[in-house]
Amino acid sequence: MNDSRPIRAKSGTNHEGTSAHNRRVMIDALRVNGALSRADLARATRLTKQTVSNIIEELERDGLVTSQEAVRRGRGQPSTPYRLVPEGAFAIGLQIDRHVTRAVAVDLVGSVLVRDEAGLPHGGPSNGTKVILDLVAGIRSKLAGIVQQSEKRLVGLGVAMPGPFGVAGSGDDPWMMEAWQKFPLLETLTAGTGLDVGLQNDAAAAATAERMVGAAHGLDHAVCLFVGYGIGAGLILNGELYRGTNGNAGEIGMALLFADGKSTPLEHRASLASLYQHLSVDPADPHLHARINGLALRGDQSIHAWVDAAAVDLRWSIHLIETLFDPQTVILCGSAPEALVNRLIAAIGPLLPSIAERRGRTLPRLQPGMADPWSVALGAAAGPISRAFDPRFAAILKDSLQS
Amino acid sequence: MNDSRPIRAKSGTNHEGTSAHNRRVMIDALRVNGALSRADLARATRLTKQTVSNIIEELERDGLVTSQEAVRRGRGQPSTPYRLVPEGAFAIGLQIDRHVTRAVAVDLVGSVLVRDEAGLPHGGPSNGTKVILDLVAGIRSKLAGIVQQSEKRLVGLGVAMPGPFGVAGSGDDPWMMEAWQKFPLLETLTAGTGLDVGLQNDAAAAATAERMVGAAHGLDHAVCLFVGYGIGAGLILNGELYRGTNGNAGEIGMALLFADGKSTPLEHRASLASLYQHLSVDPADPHLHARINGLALRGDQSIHAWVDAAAVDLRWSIHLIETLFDPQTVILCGSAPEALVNRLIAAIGPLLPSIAERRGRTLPRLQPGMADPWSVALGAAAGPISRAFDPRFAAILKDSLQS
DNA sequence: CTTAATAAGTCAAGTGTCTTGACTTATTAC
DNA sequence: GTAATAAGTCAAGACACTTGACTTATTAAG
Repeated sequence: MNDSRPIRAKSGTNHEGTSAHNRRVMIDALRVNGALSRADLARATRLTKQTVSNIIEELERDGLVTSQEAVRRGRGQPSTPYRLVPEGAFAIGLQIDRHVTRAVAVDLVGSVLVRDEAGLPHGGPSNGTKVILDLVAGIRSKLAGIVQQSEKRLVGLGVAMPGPFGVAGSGDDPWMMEAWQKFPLLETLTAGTGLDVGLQNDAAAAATAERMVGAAHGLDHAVCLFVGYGIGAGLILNGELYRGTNGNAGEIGMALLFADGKSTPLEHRASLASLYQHLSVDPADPHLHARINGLALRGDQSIHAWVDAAAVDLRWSIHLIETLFDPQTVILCGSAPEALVNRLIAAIGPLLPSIAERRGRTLPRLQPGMADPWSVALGAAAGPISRAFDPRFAAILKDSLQS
Repeated sequence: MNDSRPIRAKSGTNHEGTSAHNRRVMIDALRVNGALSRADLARATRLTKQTVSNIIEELERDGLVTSQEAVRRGRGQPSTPYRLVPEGAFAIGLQIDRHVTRAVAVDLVGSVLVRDEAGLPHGGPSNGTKVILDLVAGIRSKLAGIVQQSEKRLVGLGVAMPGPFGVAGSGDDPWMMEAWQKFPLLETLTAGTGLDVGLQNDAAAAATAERMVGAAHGLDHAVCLFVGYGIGAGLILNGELYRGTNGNAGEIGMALLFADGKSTPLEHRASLASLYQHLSVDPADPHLHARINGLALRGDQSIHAWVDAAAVDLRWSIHLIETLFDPQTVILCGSAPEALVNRLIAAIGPLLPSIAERRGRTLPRLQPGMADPWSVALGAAAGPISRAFDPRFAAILKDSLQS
C-alpha cells in the first residue's frame, strides 16, 4: 500500500477464455476453408467431436452458422457441412480522408451492403463531426431497412484515417488531418453512436480488408503496401494486424530516403500526393480519380514518367518490407485508380533480390490487392468484425471477457 | 476422403491450456516485478486468490518459486512474497559463428553459470559437428558438477547463428556459414544431445537476451539492432520474438542502400566485417576483439573514420526501424567490443526525426544494450527458457500441450 | 440382397480448473 | 482493547472439455 509501484502482469484466463477462443477458432476455420462438417472441425481444431458439436449448436442458435445439405463422401454416415451466415453480424466502417468521408456497412463475411460518402468541409473536426455522425446514422438506418436485426447484430464501428497518430506535427498539412489526429475522435464517436469504436490508419485498414476478403485471406504473415494520398504498410503478423506501441507501425511513408545528398520522405516521392503535384492538379477535384484512371489507361506520358519514378521507390520499399518482415507475400493495394495500380505493378517488376527468394515458394512475392476508393472503408469495417470473431491472444485473457 | 484439400485451422484449447497459460503468467509477473505475494498476483493477473494459491503451491512443489520472509504493509495480515528460484530450470545456449563456437548454461533468471568456447575448423558442418557436440557435452557435465538435478531441469538447447536461413546463397561466404545454414542442424543436435533444440539468428538471440535480462526487460515492443560480424535486427513484438515466415524477419543487413547510383547491402557498410576490411585485419585473429577495443578506447583515427561512416547508416537504420515497427525503444547491441559500441552510440546521435518523437515518452529512443561476445550465446539459451515459461499464444493451443 | 466396414454424430457420466463465499489469521489504527 | 483491514484457506460449486459406448447412415464386398 505504501509501496505503490504499479505491478505489471499479463492477464490470466479461465473457462470463458477457453470457450471464447474455441468459438473463434471454429468461425475462423469456416471463414478460411468454407463449409466444414463437425467431424472436419474436430480434426482440424484438435477438439473432440462432442465439443465441436456443442459449440456449433451454440453458434447456430446465435445465428452465426447454419447447416447445408448433407454430403455423401463414401462409406459412413453423410456429413452435414456448416457455413458462416453472412447476416450473423454487421459492422460499420468509416474512412476519414482529407476532403471526403466514406462509410460502409459490411456483414460477417465482408460483403458490403450499404455505402455512402460525404464531402468534408474545411476546418477539421469542428465542422466535420456532424457530417460524419450523420453519415454513420444514415448507413445504419439504410442497413436496418434491408436486413433484420441489424442493430442487435452490429459489433462495432471501425474508423480509418491517415496516420501517424499522436506525433508532434510536421506542419505541412493543408487538409487539417493533424487536427483530426489530435481530436478525441474515439470518445466523440462512441458518445455519438453508442457503438464500440476502433481506430486504425488507412494502410492498416487496407490490410485488414485484404485479410478478410482479399489476397491475404487465410495468411498469417502478409504486408500490404498501400498507395493512397499518402503511402503506408499494413502489417499482418502472426495472423493479426500489428499496430506497434502507438498504432503507427508500418508508416513507411515517413521513411526518409537519401539521394542527391538530401533526404526526402518516401511519401513525397511515391504517393498520390506526389502524383497530383507532378500533374499540377487539385486533389479536391471529385472527378480526379476517374480522370487519372482514364489517363493511366490511355498511357499518358506525364503519368508514365511519374509511374517510372515511383516504381523505383516502391520496388525498394517492397525489398525492405521483405527484408524486415519476412512475409509470405506482399500485396500492393491502394485507393489509387485501378489502372494506375496495374501500371505501377507492371513497372515495379522485376523485384530486387531479397530473402524472399527461396525454393519452394508457392505464393508470388508481389500480388495486386484491392485498388478501390472504398477499400479503406471496407477495411475499417473489417476491424470490428476481426476483433469480435478472429482468434487472438488478447481474446482469451480475462480482462477482455465481458458478459 | 476423396476431396482431400488440407483443412487449415488454428488449434483449439482446453483446461490444460488455461492452466498452462496461468502458470506462465505467474512466472512472467515474478520475473518482471520481482517478488510478489499471492494477493498481489491475484490482483495483477485478475485471477482469484484461490487460483493463485493453487498455482503457486504447484510451482513451489516444482521448485520454480519459493517464499521469502513475510512483510508487513500496514493493516492486515502480513504478505508472503514469492520469487523465482534461479535453479528451477536451466538451458544451454550455443552460438555458431564463423570461426568460433560458444556455449553457455543459464538458469531460470538468465544468469550464466558455465561458459566455454572452441574454435571451429574450416570445412563447415562435416568437421564442426563433433566440436559442437563435445562443447555442449562439456557444458552439461560442468553444469551437473555445480548444481543439483541440472539434467532433469534442462529445458532445451538454443542455437544462434548468422542468418538468413534457407535462402538461395549469395556466394560471397568464405566462412562456410552457408553450409551450416543448409545443414540439418536441428536434427543432428537433437539426435546428438537428446534435448529440445531451437534455432534463431544472432540478432534474434541478442533480442531474446535483452528481453530476459537486459534493456528490453518487461517491454512488449522493442527492437534490438545488433552489430556483429553482420548486422541484424531482433524483433520483440507483442511481447514475443517475431520470426517471420521463415525465421528471417529483421535481417536488415541485407537491406540494399542506394547511394552514388549503386546499391550496397547495409551489412557491407556498417558491420564488423566492414570494419575488418577497412582496417585490413584478419577476422580469424583471436585477439582481434581486445585489440579493437583498445584502439577504440585510444581514439584511433582509422577506427574513427569507420565509426563516423557507419554511424550514418546506423542512424538511418534506427529511423527506419522506428518508422516500420513503432517500438517502445531501440536497443543497440552487438558482439562488437564495448568501447566500439559506445563510440558508435555517441556518433549516431542526434537521431533522425521520426514517429518515435512524441510527448510523454518515458524510455529513450535509443539505448545501449549488451556489447559482449557472449551475449549471443546467452540469448540462444534464453530462447528455450522463454519458450518454456513465457506467456505465449501458442502455449495455450492443444497442439503444443504435452505432459 | 445381405452383411461388414466405415464414418458422422449423440448420450451421459467423468474430469480438471477456476470461482464463490464464508472463514481464519495477523497486523495496524483508533 | 476493539474495530478495521488485508492475506490467505476451506469446501462446495460451476463450467467447459473429454471419454467411451452407442446410434445412425451410407458404401463396399460377397
